Amino acid sequence: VYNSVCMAPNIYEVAHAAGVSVTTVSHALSGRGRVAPATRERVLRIAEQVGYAANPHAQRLVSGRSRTLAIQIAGFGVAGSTEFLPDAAFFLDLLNAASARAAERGYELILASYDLDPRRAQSLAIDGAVVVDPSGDEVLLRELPDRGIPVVTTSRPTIGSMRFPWVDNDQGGMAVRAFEHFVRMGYRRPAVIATARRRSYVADIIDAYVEWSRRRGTEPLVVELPEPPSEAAAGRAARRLLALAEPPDAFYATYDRLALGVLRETRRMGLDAPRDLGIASAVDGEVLRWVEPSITAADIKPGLLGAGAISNLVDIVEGRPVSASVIVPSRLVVRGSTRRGRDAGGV
Amino acid sequence: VYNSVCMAPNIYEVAHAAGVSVTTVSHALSGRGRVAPATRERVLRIAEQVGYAANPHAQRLVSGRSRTLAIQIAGFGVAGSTEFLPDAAFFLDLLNAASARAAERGYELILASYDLDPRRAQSLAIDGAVVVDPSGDEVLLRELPDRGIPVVTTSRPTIGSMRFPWVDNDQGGMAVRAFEHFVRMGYRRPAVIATARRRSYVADIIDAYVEWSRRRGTEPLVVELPEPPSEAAAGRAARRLLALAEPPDAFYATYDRLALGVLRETRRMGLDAPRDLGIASAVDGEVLRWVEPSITAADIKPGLLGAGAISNLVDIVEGRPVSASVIVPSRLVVRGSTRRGRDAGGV
DNA sequence: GTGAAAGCGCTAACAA
DNA sequence: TTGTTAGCGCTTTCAC
Repeated sequence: VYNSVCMAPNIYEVAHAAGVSVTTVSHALSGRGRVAPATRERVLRIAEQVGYAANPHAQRLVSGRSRTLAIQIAGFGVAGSTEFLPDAAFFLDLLNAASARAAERGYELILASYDLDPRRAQSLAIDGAVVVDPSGDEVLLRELPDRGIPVVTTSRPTIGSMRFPWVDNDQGGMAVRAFEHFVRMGYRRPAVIATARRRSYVADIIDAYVEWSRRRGTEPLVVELPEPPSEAAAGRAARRLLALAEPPDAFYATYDRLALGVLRETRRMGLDAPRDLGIASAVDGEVLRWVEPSITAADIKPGLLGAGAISNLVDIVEGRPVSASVIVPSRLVVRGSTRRGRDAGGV
Repeated sequence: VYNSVCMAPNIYEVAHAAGVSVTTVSHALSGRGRVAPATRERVLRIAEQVGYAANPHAQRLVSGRSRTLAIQIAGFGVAGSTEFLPDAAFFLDLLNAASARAAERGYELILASYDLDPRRAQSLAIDGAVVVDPSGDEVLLRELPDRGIPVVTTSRPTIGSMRFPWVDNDQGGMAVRAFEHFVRMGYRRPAVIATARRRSYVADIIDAYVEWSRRRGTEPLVVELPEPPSEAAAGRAARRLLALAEPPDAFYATYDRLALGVLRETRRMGLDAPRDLGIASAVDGEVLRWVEPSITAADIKPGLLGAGAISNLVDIVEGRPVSASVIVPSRLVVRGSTRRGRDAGGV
């Protein structure tokens, strides 16, 4: 029953060395059963001495839990995909906060690659998963519910009928706030430059924009860029819109790179932001603070999204009641690209 | 022996339903033993039908491996640490490539938080770990070798005596190339603005700089900023150096934010880069491409570092021979902040 | 307060 | 080709 030397010691060896049963060792180390203080002391000392550490695999087999969660981010972990990753700071923030929150709650975090195949999804030793910005056809979304493993999403899947608890910003409301900011600054006609509606936050923005335009009685101007989106494509879209009979004089882009593309291309056309047109982004990013002019953007608090999703997931895993949906606050950060007129001094 | 309904089916239920033994099921599914084609077919069908998926915990207990690796990044996964994280794009790139490579090799990747405590380090169910830019006193570096779990580092630990296989850039060589670039551009006296020597790459840069200065017969000018470093601190350091009797006319910063700090502060002093002084960074970052002037930097290929570290680790885990150290190529990207004189047109 | 023994679900050596 | 069975290392029920 006892191991020989040289391998990592198991609980039997500790029990043997301490002259007690494995039950006692288990209880002494976990603090769960009743053990005489003196005995516990001795067991702890011996365990320390022989460098005992419980085999995590055995513990997991018996408990059925791994205290491990997975997090999956669109486009992440796919060879050669770096350039398709949207704003780096956003995801790093989200990931960092998720990782910190998981650690706080006593869970490990697995970075699931986005092209995970079904077999690997099945062999994932996890208690739950967060899927960031799902489209809806992710393998995890299909496989995990079958195994009884809870999933929480950040924003909502747009295709498929499964419903998961989610945490999200109010991107529609934020878009409207941005449009109203445009109007306050004297712009008359904002357009939207978007990625595919596959991401729910994009759909939210477009829907809010169409509704807002309807209320004002103006024709909505939306460009949905084909995948993968690029700065250049955003620039071309802006150029096309500006060639219209009734061109827009402001652009709301669904993420930072697109806003950047618009800025570059319009500048190339000899237009000046904020004077000739306004530019804002639905997702903030470091570059937006550094370009000239700096670009107005929504701070959607990626850290709150990441930490919130993990918290909710842990609550579900541990059987606590949670609300199925959580809205995380966000804030419009007004910068140079939309600051003009009498308010030019600052907001 | 058989489960009742409602739980995830186990191998016994599949065996029962297929009218075979668990061995046969195991063999049929893993493709390891000898099974009659007809039998295998039937087992596979039944397994599919009842939605069987092997319990990963049990497989890991028996195999002793988890096909899971951990990766730890300085400052990552610690609550409220976001602002201390160096250049986002660098780490996201590294992480993305590491994740992709791990997936390719059939391993999962755990994001270990930087403040992991010893107990949790012991209960990590991993076959190996990558520690990015270790100082040397990381818990993983102490705990894992005791458990016989291999560790690979990205750059080398500076404190402690343990040696791990590593992958790294030649930061010293790159620094010298940058200094020579400065000289070619007509700058006479580069200074170094550095973070703490605790990171080996910083030490490499400083050592290379001191040696290079010695060879030229000039006095080295190095500022090691206290932790945590900041743009402001870098700016103040630059100001101090410029007040010397023999001030520097170029700055090599150990990462992007510091270079940015120098740029901002010197501009505030009325100095112009590249005209009055040169600025370069040892680590590239998105903002460096966007500021005016854009800042010269070393592209240290974070993706190659991440993927290389994972590859090496997997080779070690699986018992293949590896070289203990790998140097990853890097490249100086010359931008506006150092482009002057007759070469002003480009490099 | 302590210990014997029955699993957790799987793999693989060995037998048939 | 297929089945029996002994572990992997731990937790936990139930006697003592």
